[in-house]
Amino acid sequence: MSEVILELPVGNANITDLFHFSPALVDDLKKILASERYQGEKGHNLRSISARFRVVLTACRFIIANDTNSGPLTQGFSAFVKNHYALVKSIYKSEIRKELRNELWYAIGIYTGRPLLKHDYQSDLWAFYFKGQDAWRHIDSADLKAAMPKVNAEMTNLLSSETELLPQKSYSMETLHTRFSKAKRLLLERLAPQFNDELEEYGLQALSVDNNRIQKSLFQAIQSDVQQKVISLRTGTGYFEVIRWLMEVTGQVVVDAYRISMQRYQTHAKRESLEKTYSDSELMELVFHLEKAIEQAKESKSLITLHFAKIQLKTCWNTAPMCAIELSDIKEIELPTSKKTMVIMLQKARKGYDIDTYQLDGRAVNSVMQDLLQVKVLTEQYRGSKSRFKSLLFVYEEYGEIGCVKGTNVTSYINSLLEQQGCRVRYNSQRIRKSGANYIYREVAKDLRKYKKRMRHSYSTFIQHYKQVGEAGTQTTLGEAVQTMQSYFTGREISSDIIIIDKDDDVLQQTPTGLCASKGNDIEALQYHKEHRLLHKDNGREATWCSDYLACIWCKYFRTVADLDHVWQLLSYRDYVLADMGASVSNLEGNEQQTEAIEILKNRVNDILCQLANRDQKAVEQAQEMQRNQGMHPFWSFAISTVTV
DNA sequence: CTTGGAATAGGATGAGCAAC
DNA sequence: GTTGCTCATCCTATTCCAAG
Repeated sequence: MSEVILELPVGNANITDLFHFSPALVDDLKKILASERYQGEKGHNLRSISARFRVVLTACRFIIANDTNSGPLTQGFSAFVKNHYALVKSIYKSEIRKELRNELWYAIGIYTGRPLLKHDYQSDLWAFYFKGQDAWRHIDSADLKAAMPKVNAEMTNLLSSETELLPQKSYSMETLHTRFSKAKRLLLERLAPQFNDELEEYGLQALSVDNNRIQKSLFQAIQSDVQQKVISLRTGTGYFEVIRWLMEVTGQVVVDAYRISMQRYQTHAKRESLEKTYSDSELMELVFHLEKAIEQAKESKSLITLHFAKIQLKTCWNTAPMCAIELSDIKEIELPTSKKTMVIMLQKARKGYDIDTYQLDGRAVNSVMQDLLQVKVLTEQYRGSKSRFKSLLFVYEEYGEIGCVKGTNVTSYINSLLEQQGCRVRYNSQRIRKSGANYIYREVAKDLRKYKKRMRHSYSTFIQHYKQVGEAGTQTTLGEAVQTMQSYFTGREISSDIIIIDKDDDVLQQTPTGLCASKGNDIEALQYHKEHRLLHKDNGREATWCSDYLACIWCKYFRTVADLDHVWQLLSYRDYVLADMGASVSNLEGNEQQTEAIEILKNRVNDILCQLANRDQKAVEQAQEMQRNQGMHPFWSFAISTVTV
């Protein structure tokens, strides 16, 4: 009799014995071998994958030899799934080695066209289906069944009714999963030891029997544990919530007793949450290594994930909704400022799944917009029409397959990437302060680009140079102008006079806020040049006029005109430039002075506007109208257009 | 057999609302 | 404006398991 040989991607397999057992089985095996998985089409290693197919063959042989129920296998693979997976269940209980079994499960999944699910073969599993991720999660209730069979059956029924009614309820599968896992723990750890008899007699209704004796006792025990700090208050309130839900869905009355207070905890939590935010220097280190890692990233998975971290660091968006950003969530809209901008719509996984448009300050909008667009461009190539992730923003290619950034492991992955860079600060989205960290990001990233060659150096080398950069490069961008604000106030004469002239004077120097009467050789101009000698040397530019436009309004040479155009300039200065500066000041770590300076400037503009209004009310009104319709005065565009990172 | 990514258990959390 | 409380997940350390 001739031998039957199966050709694998690497090597052959003699399957004469299997062929003698059942030609139908061999046919099915051939079909499975032809599948993508076993042809290594997804970038799998061919040698490994061939070895894995041999494992399937071994598994079949083991079953034929050892399983008394293997008879139907002569009909082929369909025997595995017949009678509600009877054979699969039997194999699961058998002595078969795990490696064999797991590979066989894969093969069966390929044969049936859908993966074999845990609850298909393992008994006493509560199964939860998460539609968004197309994934199942399980809770093993075998231990509960052993302790309290009746209650376990009741809970199992409750799961099917709750699952069925879920679309009408205000909570999600995630919540249901949490509730069942907590309920199980309560039943097993707190009720089974003490009240086993009652529960087995009455089922869950036992909770309210005898004037709610068991329910009260349960509440009391949890309250006591919280007070003794055996469990945290959060855990305790979590348990309370689950008991209330359980009473509700089983048609019982909730007893309002043994409450636990939140107050003491909250003051503590508030203090702790402050301590838990990154300091500026920690953030700088993170950003440095993040940028460096992006620079060096070779694979799309790490690159896309690092961009994810970059955006999260800037915005402080939550991980889960960020993973769920779809291309269609990014909208381009027209703003009244006549500039196009973007709005990100994220479905927050909170009550009612409301759509939130995320609020970003003026500065962050621009730079985050750029980042999102960049990711969109980077991932364009992976959006083949086949992938079910094709509409998501954060997708990448791995082993020839399209994957998406997943909230469950993205943090640890980012951390491992940063650690490779030698970053000593752990990445943790919860430590980013509420407002996001865009301002730090800008500062560091900008200098990284300027000094790219330093990328090869260590963080400590960078930080030394970074300090020098901060001193030399003043005034090149608006954000840094904030720093010179203070020296401005001490370095020159401040005038409280507001001089308004009636007609535009073409002898005077034009500035974005108005006019300058300086001749270019007074102390104000000298002071400016002293401060910015380095800058001018770099630019190779010979400047005669003072260019400290942000400070104009305090200068004794400042002049403004009571007409539409000049008022518009002032309004723009107040509503765009100052607001922009305000947004870039970090509100921790001794930046109060900067905030104060901005506030003073803003008030100064308001004073000037008042005086202008006294002279020409109409001009002020028209200018306000102008700003509403056209946005910022074009003179200021130099300041705003430089802010994008 | 070793390694590293994925699943899970268990604890943590911030927003929002109502009563004061 | 403050306090008390609930809702609806979110985060992470540990365990599990697949790939090579």
